[in-house]
Formats: sequence, C-alpha cells, structure tokens
Amino acid sequence: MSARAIPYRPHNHDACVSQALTDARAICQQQNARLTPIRERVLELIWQSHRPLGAYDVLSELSSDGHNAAPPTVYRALDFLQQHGLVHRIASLNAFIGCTHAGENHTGMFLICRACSNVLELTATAVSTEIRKAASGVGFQAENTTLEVSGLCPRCQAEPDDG
Amino acid sequence: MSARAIPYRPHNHDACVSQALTDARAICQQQNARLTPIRERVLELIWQSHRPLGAYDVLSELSSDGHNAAPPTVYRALDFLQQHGLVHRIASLNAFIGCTHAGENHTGMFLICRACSNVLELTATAVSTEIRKAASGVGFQAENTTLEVSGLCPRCQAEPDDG
DNA sequence: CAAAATTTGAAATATTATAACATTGGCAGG
DNA sequence: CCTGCCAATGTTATAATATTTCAAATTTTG
Ligand SMILES: [Zn+2]
Ligand SMILES: [Zn+2]
Ligand SMILES: [Zn+2]
Ligand SMILES: [Zn+2]
Repeated sequence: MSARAIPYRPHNHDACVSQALTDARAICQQQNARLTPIRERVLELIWQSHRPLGAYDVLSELSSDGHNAAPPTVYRALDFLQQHGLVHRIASLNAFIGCTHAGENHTGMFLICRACSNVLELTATAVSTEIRKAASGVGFQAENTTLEVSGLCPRCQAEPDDG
Repeated sequence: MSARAIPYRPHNHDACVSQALTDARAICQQQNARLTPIRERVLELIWQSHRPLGAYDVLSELSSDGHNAAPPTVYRALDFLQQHGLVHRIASLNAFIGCTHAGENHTGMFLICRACSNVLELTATAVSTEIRKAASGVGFQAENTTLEVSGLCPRCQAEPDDG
C-alpha cells in the first residue's frame, strides 16, 4: 500500500484511484471475498471523488453507466466495502469515502473541510489511546469509534471564504 | 449546574429532568433566547429518556400530548436546543440527547451502549487536546467534532448478553 | 398602536435506508 | 450432464429521516 496524496493538493488522481482498486483486489483475495463487478465499480466511483459521495450519488453514476440499479444494489455494495475495510461511512454527512488505510488495522479520524468538502483520513494513535483511556476510566468497553472533525483545510484557510 | 447521575445507574430521574429544565431556563435567559412552550416540552421529552430519542419519537410524544405537530415543528425546536447547547445530535443514531454539560464550554464525547442504548456524555479534555493536535499537525483548523463511541456500558458488560 | 421580526402551522416533498421476495449464475456432488 | 445449493443481484414497495415553502399567529420594538 503506497503513500497517498493529500486530497486537497493537486495530484494525479487517476493513479490514486487505480492504486486503490489494485489494493482492494489484493485485500479481497486475501480475505477470500468476492470483489464483483458491481462492488468494484462502486468502489471506483467513490474513489473518483476525494469528497464523500452519498449512496444516491453513486446510484445516479451507475445509472449514467447504463446500469439500471435500485437502492439496494448500492447499499449492498457499500455494506460489503465497509465490511472489508475499503470504504468508510461518514455519519455526519450520510456519505461514503474510500479508506486510505485499507488493509491496515486502524481507527479513522476524518478531517472534513466545510468549504471544499474534501476529507482527509488520519490514523491518530494518540487520539485513539486517549479515547480508550477516557472510556475505560468510566468502565465503558469501547468497540467502535466515530470521529469526524469539520473545519477548514489548509487551502481553504488561505483563500477568501468562497472555497 | 449540579453533578449528574450516571444514566445506567438507578436514580431519581424526575429530579434529573426538572434540574435540566431549570438549568435550561437560566441558560436561555442569560442568552436572551426564548425557551417557548414547544421548545421546553421537546427538551423535557428528550430528557425523560436517558437514551437518544429520534425526531419522530419526539413527534409522536407530542401527538399523544394532543399537540397536532408536524415534522418541522420538532426539527425547529431541536435546532434551537442544539444551537443553545441544550441537546446534542448523535449522528451515528440520527437521534438526540440532553446535554449533561449545558452552559459549560465543552466538546462532548458520547459513550453509547449497544445493549441498553444508554448514553454517557463525557468531557474529555485530553481527547480534545489530542484531536486538536492531530488536526493542526496537518494544517487543518478544527471547528466542530463528532465523537461517538459505541460499546458496552459497565452494567451490560456484567450481565449476560441480553441487556 | 403599527411595523418589523420571530415563531409556529400546514402541506408537500426531498433524501436516506431497508424489507421482502423473485431471479440468476457459479459450483459441488451425484 | 444434471441437480440442488448458495451467494449475489434484480425488483418492487415502503420505512425512516429531514427540508422546502408559504401562510398565519405571536411577540417585540419603536
Ligand atoms: Zn480507513
Ligand atoms: Zn477546503
Ligand atoms: Zn454536551
Ligand atoms: Zn448498557
């Protein structure tokens, strides 16, 4: 798994996407999971956007492919991709984004720019540690963490407030 | 603002609710905000449950009051209550819960029990600090944090897995 | 009191997500 | 090769959550 580009900096995004797909194929093979054409296409669509994509956005992209899909098709694919750690759901946006740490055991922390909508996924060990500490301090056994931070990315801080 | 009971331990919950309402009235007066009857009633309904309540749950409670309300009524009240720091929205549940730190400047961390649905809100300074550090480390200016941890509360860890 | 602003009512609709059941297609065992 | 099984997909309908829009009522302000 190679290093990823920072989403809000210009980069060769096609390479970005195709690397993600290559990684995904390897991960699915390892896990003996079937990355079927629909699933792969949904993953590709999500990756083509550096910003989170709603299920119905995915759906309409599929439709413009000529694929006559209904909501369950998309949600099933998204469930699969989430289960295998290939995409994350951003609860505060009801949207999905490609995981930039697929294959690594991690707890994502998502930095969501309110101006340009780009999302950067970090793996912040210190944060996870403090969360676990705070939880166990009150006897709570943490299983799953949703951590989403909205604010301004470096580029949008620099620019006048019109993104 | 007095200390709060731990939600998953038995306590006099009516007192809990009435304290929250008293606090809310004081806070709104300070902020020159109008805690109208509808808004107060919605806050009360939310507080009466120690677990998060969906907007449509609130709506049906209002209906059984004899109040013929429509969704916007509830969402408006919820918006108001959120804006004045009296309730929080739990993004991972699409539901709302009374803030146990109203009036204090804080970033909530929510411990959500997957078995009994009770939620404990913590103010974890160390966590907030680490989040801010991680964000600013990549030049991101954090404004708003969603931090929701699901798992098992102490009581449900002890009991056989039927909550 | 009258004008302005805020709050609420009401109807329609948008958006997100799931339930339920039918169909297809690959594959293992006979 | 056929058959039965299982996972994946198709299809239709519907549930659950949230917002838009405009009208009416109420409160505040001058
Ligand atoms: Zn990830
Ligand atoms: Zn930005
Ligand atoms: Zn709070
Ligand atoms: Zn519990």
